[in-house]
Amino acid sequence: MNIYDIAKKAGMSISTVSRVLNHKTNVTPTTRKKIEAILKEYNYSPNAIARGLVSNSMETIAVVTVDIRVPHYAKQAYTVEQAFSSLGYNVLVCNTGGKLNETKKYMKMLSEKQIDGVVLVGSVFNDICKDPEIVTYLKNLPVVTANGKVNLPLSYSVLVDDSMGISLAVDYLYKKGHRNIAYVKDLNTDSANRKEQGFYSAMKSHGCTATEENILKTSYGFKGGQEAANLILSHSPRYSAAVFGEDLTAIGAIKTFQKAGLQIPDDIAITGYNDSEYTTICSPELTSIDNKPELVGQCCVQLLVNMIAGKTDNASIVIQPELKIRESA
Amino acid sequence: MNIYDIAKKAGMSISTVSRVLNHKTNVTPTTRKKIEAILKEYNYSPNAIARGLVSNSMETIAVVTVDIRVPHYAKQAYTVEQAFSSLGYNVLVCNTGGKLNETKKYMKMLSEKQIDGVVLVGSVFNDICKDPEIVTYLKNLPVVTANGKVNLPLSYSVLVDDSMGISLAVDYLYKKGHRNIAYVKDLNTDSANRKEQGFYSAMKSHGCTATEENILKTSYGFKGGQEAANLILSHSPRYSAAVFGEDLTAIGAIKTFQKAGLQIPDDIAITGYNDSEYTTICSPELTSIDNKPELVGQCCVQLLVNMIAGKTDNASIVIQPELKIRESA
DNA sequence: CTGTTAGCGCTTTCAT
DNA sequence: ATGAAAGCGCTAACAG
Repeated sequence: MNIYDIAKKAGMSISTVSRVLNHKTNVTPTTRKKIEAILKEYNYSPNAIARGLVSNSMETIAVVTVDIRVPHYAKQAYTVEQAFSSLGYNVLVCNTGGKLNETKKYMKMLSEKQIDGVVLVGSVFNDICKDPEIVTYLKNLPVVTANGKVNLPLSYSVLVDDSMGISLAVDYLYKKGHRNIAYVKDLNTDSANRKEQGFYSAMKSHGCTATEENILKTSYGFKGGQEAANLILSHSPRYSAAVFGEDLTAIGAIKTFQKAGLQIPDDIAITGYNDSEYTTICSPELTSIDNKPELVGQCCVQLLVNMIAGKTDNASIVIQPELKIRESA
Repeated sequence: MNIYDIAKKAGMSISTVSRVLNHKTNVTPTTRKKIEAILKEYNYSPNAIARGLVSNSMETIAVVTVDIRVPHYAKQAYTVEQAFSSLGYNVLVCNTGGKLNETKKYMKMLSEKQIDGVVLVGSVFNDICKDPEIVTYLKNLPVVTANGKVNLPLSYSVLVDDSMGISLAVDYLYKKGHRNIAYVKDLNTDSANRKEQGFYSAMKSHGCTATEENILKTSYGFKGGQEAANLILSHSPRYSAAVFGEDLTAIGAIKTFQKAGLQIPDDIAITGYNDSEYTTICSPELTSIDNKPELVGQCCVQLLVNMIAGKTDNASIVIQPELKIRESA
């Protein structure tokens, strides 16, 4: 059942059917009624691909992320999806694993499908999008990066001030009397580097010495936290507080400290990052930095919608994170 | 830059260009080389919409779920996305919130876009897909339902035996000496009903009395667990164990019990459901039922791929869950 | 092996 | 207000 069939049934031309389909004004009420009746009777629905061939758009955007199973990414993807679907768009989700080749593959597919825009979620894409092949795929496409910054012609970014986020944690710990603080760094992304940077500058601002020794490099996730805790346990004198770049890492550490007989926060105070659900599930509840994933998502949508509409009065955005005090510090 | 431009540059016809584009055999190596060179030189990439108009497919499927932020759904969506993207498809994600009208809106869009198939994730869709409008959108589309069953012509389902899942928990508790067991039911989906059913039958199989009194109805999530715990605390004689239909609910209860001074599992044993990350984050670690979301996702992919390929030797699948014993029971 | 041509289903001028 | 016809970029049947 296509527009020709409908036109035939209605005894009208396809142009007129197209007009009522698209709610154009220049159609007599009578013929409009008639055609609408046929449309309903045959339960006609237009072919979006054919439409897309004309308009060169399938009203689809893509959220390109590392792994949608990570709650922090899921929240941003969710927010973006909800906003765009309410605007009549569908959203493709791409799990790149943060890998260059995967990302390349996705970008190729997306550009062939004439996607209307893409939201890059995560600062991993800062580096990945330097790849010349990826640049050619993205150079004519509206792009917004969540928590990252890529160098592309039609691109804006929504950054969370991660440096400030970690500063908030350090400031709070300092106020609580802590002087000998460790920072646990799990990843090596731009975001992780900004966090480290924030640690140094906050420590310095309080006149505390912070050297490379205060930075504990570890692996990602729960396991990384366990490793970090063991490092801290074997370090003397013991740090009185540890700032983590990820909730899950912090929790891995807490569990390890507890097994070693330490009390949190009395023996060692702990802060996490992301303000995930995990913070209220673990014991003691985790003090963390809320980096506002939903707000980031909303801002991304705003910028992307503007770019798609061809508006030029955009600007990159920086969002201030917030300290959420709970029991662990 | 379209196929005509390339043909012109190469001094060939569009058919020949199309042939090399689609790796057809009937092209002289010489001309193939020549055209491939031009293709690379101009960085040509074919327009998938135009292709789609011919093939009536955009090589896209959709994962329709309640809320991608729920880890259990995220895992299934992730698995499906990874498998399909490796087959050259893109995947759309739809967060319906389990609402009929939202689902309707999505299905309309999806059917207009001539999607190749859909994976429905969650037993909420059992009811939702009885809606006649939704039926018209889905009736010609390959559909696979994860953990649900819908009545549609081209549809199969991958079910987890949730009844058995809860039985596993009850059996284990019985073996540990528990006789007075409560079941905490948070939702009212088909899946939740199957779980309740499993509770009754397992209790019965051990000769334990289980009446409506043993079923504690509560709200969803962490808060529901707190409410359930308060119900249990005020009940006398106290249940020695409680089986939960969701990890998060179980954890809300554990926290409440602990605040009331109870020891888990000594004063009351607790089991959860889903075997989420939460199980190892809370204290004590939560004994739970692994309902294999990744495997469910893989099976969905298998069935959907077969249906898209027109294969007819498919069948719905039932997956057996597994008990994961940890500290809470 | 290569080229010509007719669609795919729709939107959009341009006439009438 | 309505219709005829061109065209979006590609694939595929048909000729040669």
